[in-house]
Amino acid sequence: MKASKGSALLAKVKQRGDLYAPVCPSRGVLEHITSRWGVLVLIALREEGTHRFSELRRKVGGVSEKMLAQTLQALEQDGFVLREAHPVIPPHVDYSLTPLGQEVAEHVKGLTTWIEDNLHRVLSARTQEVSRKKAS
Amino acid sequence: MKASKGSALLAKVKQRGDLYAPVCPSRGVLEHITSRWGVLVLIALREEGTHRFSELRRKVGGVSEKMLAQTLQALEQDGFVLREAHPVIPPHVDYSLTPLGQEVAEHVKGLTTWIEDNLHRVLSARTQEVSRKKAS
DNA sequence: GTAAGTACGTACCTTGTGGTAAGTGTCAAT
DNA sequence: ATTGACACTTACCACAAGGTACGTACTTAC
Repeated sequence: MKASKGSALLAKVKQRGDLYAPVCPSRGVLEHITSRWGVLVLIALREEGTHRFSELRRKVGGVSEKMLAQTLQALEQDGFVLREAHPVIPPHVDYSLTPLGQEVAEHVKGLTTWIEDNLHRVLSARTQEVSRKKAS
Repeated sequence: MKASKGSALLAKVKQRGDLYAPVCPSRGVLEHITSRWGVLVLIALREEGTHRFSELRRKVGGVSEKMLAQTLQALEQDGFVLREAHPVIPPHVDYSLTPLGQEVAEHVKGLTTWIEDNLHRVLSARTQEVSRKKAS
């Protein structure tokens, strides 16, 4: 029974990921999604309609062209983003979420909305922390 | 007192964060939560009961002592994590989620569970992407 | 004729992230 | 007597993330 330890582990992983395990590929997926710009790109793409490259760049404040391209490519590889390039002479590329991407984006949106709504609570917690440290 | 300058900025932000704005403090909060180890620490702390430092280190595979301490401190400053140090001679520190932390952790847990459950879909999307590139 | 927009790719360089290794001080166990 | 556990802290160092700047190829607008 304990002969096929390795293959059992592999089969296990194919069914479900385990983020606590350092070698599990789910770690990479998580990092693509929760990367500095990944989160923001996902919630930007969640807004209705298709999106152009430079439109996204304007929307996501502070992202460089290089980083936006890199982030979009990573999300595309993981099957979250659909890239449609129209071979016209002023280049035209449309980005949108795949069904898979829409599912993740929902979760991400839930998190980001919570942060935006509860920012004041976090900020007041921070200032209290500072005064607590001053007292000690 | 130059207090007026700070409070004006603070008042603006006190209503709601805007993650699309590069200077908004919500960006920092997001990065603490979605940092490499932040996500994993949050879902580990979400499991019932209090948690010890080295217990967390064992649970979150691959994290170094330095990074775990750093991550916990950031989450503590933001008011997500409660640190209770008992001044006994073999040091004893309990970590747990604050009510604020429990709220974020719920969202984070939703995301991570989705990733673990749907890892196979992402993985198959990746391999399809590879074969698509080979064809071109 | 010069500039700007489109969607990137590439080279270069700085900053930051994060890992390793060692130190701290006390106690329990071998 | 030495080792290990506890919960860190500090110093050091390597690599990668990410920013800047420029190039591409073509078109429209000024």
